[in-house]
Amino acid sequence: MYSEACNGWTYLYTLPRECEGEMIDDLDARLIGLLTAEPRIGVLECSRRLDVARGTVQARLDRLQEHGVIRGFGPEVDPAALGYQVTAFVTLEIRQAGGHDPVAARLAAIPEVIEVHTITGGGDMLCRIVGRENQDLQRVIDLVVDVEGVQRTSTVIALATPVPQRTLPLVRAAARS
Amino acid sequence: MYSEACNGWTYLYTLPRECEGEMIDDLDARLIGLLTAEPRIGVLECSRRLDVARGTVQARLDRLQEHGVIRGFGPEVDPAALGYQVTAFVTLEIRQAGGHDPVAARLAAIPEVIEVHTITGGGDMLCRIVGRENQDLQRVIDLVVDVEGVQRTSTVIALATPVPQRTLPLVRAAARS
DNA sequence: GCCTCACTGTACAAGTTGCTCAGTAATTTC
DNA sequence: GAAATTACTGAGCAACTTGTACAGTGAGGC
Repeated sequence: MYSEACNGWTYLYTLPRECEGEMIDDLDARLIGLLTAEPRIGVLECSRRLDVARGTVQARLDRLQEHGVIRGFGPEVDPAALGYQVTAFVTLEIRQAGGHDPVAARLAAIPEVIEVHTITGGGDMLCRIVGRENQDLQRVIDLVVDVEGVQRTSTVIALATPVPQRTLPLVRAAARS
Repeated sequence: MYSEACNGWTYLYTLPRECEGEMIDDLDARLIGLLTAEPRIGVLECSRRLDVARGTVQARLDRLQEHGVIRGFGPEVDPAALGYQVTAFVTLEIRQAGGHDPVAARLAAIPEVIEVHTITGGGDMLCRIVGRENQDLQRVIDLVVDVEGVQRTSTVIALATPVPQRTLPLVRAAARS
């Protein structure tokens, strides 16, 4: 195990066994880190900050995107800023007959359903949903419950988010491979 | 209720009651949609596509960022492409004494812990974690279980993701306010 | 020793950005 | 009803960035 301090957190790195995914080196990780911190800087500025040639940054970026490591640079929208201030996770049990797909399609029709997974264990599906406030969340849950094929649901509300979604530590960990 | 077809999905819109969050209009929604579809196009190209003046796009973008609706344009990293192909959700029960924060800080030290929420209901916290394969996931779960203050965990593995994280439908819904 | 590969540094045309300014149309305020 | 406010348009301009190409360098594999 290996530890490193960064941004006020201390990261524990466990050295990975082998390389199943894309090979990432330190420069890639620094590039991703830089773009995460200051997304709107261009290729030229990156090359200056990382102290490499512009072509190198361009090539790395192209490769990372081509290999799917960087999926894109889309705008990150904050549902809370749009007025959807409550997040919840709903576990669904669905009817055996019919399977997951029709249910998933109907869930996808609800804008407040932000993410759907099929899962192992007691439930069959896990959704992340948002609502304007607790009462509005009830409306959304009702929409989910009413989806054809859904038999039972159980909801937990997210009260706080001490670690918002992040991938940077993972990138750094992968770069140590 | 109102429905609309887009990208192969049909969205059900429920007309929202009031406006708690930021006011978003149709142009904002189209701008966000455009940038989501083709993130690397510039302001000028946006203005051409949306058929408005460049200054307008610039002003809208500034406003959306200032108000936090658009959090940023960071690179979206795909853990799977880095070799972390398994995602799981871990529900934690933690010791009463000490509270959530120290546990959250220790969880944040594990790179494979991608997201942490405190929650209502049976558990106390919900984490999203990733691992290279199922066996590697066990390693990560063990790291989580070993966190001081964690008493019990229960894990569900994500088998498939019929609806990957998305906010576009929400943006469109909010634009109808 | 030779080949391949990734990186460097340079160059140039074409395009984009940041900024400013004057004009217009719709809405609010007094 | 007049004045003020706000958001948008369209134009201009200097500074900068991008896409692309090309020759040179150094490291590693065979």
